[in-house]
Amino acid sequence: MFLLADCNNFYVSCERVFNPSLRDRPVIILSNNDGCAVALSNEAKALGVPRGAPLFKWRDFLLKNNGVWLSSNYTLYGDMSRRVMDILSSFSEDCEVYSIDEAFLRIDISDEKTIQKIARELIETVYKYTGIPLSVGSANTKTLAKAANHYAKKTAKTGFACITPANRESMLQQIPVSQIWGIGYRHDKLLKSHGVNNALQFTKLCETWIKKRMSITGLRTHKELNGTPCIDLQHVPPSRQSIVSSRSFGTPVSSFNLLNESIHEYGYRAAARMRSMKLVCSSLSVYLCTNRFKDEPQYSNSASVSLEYPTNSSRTITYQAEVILKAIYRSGYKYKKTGIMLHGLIENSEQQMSLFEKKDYMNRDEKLMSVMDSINRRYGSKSVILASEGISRNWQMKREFLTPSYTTRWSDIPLVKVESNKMF
DNA sequence: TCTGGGGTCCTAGGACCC
DNA sequence: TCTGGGGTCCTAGGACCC
Repeated sequence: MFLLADCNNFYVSCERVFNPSLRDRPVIILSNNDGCAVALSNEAKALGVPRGAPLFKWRDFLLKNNGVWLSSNYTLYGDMSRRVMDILSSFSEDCEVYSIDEAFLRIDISDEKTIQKIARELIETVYKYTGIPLSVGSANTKTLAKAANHYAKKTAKTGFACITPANRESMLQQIPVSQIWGIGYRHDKLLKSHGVNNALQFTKLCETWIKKRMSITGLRTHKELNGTPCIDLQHVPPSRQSIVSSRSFGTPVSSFNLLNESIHEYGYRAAARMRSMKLVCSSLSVYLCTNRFKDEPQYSNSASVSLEYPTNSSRTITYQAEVILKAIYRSGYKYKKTGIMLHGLIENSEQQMSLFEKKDYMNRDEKLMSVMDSINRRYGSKSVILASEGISRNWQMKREFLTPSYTTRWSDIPLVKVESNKMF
């Protein structure tokens, strides 16, 4: 059986652990740039605030309803996630950390009562040690376990639900097809137009039709919902295919020089991430675009380049990125976003030897990068940067409502005051 | 004024090879 | 003028996930 353990409203829950005044109130967590809601508390959902709601449209409404909004604090969420995952993986060696707030576990038990006991223990232990509420769904396929989890969150009071051959049809009938793992906005619309609204109706569709309209991935979802396992647990995370670094600007940017600075910063960051994973890339691409929500001239473009030698040097990456940017940049537009993507990732140690000797500057670059990385590790990121990243930064993203890094920065660790006469 | 960032996989079509 | 069969690789676009 698969168990899917999923943290409830994870980002909001992380904030509530350290700020109890956020409990029982509508809380939304904002995207980068404080743009729109990426996570919501149950109270906010109950008020009808949708995921993706732009803050500027909902600010007054939230104020009226005692609501709170916060910038996303990924340092905090990442650290809390690690703590939760440590606990979950102690319950089963067959554990796949699927995302920042959920993990699949496999257990060799099919007895519903026993599974329920394990689930309860999971929920209690995670809450006791981290303060994060958890929901658990179980079934014999991953897709059904996800569906059970959805049911557990929406309907079950205990935070646990199990889908078995006996109750499968009645459970699936209560779950909208759009909530099924693997069925997104497009396929939901397609299915609705064919009269399919709940997950049970979807399981009754003909396989050839699904294969034709929803490809092999849709067919896999179909089989999994019917109880045939098609998606296995992934113990070892698959090797990385690409690395992306991009940001929207706080204010629109037109000048080439400022765009160039942003691309250098993202290029530096992407290459540093690559180095921390001990990878090198063999090609990269750069893109830019204007604001699609604005009624003004639109332009977007991207281009890529293959590298002579695979590399993870921030200097080479940013140099090449600038070459691409020059080629696709057009003046006269207000740009909203730029980004860089690294492709053809391979392990540094598995690098194909070149026919020609490495150039001298490449060896010097490697040393330089490792020195920069160690300085930034020790004294905090951006202690040293490339001059080409620029220092003006007036385009940088907004994070006006950021909470402290309660668990990862010495100065932010909460103080607990205890009155001494009450201690004994 | 203000609408995120970072990923994966599948398919079709074009260009090319023998 | 007629015109086969079997491939690979690359890219763009579309779908999905968190």
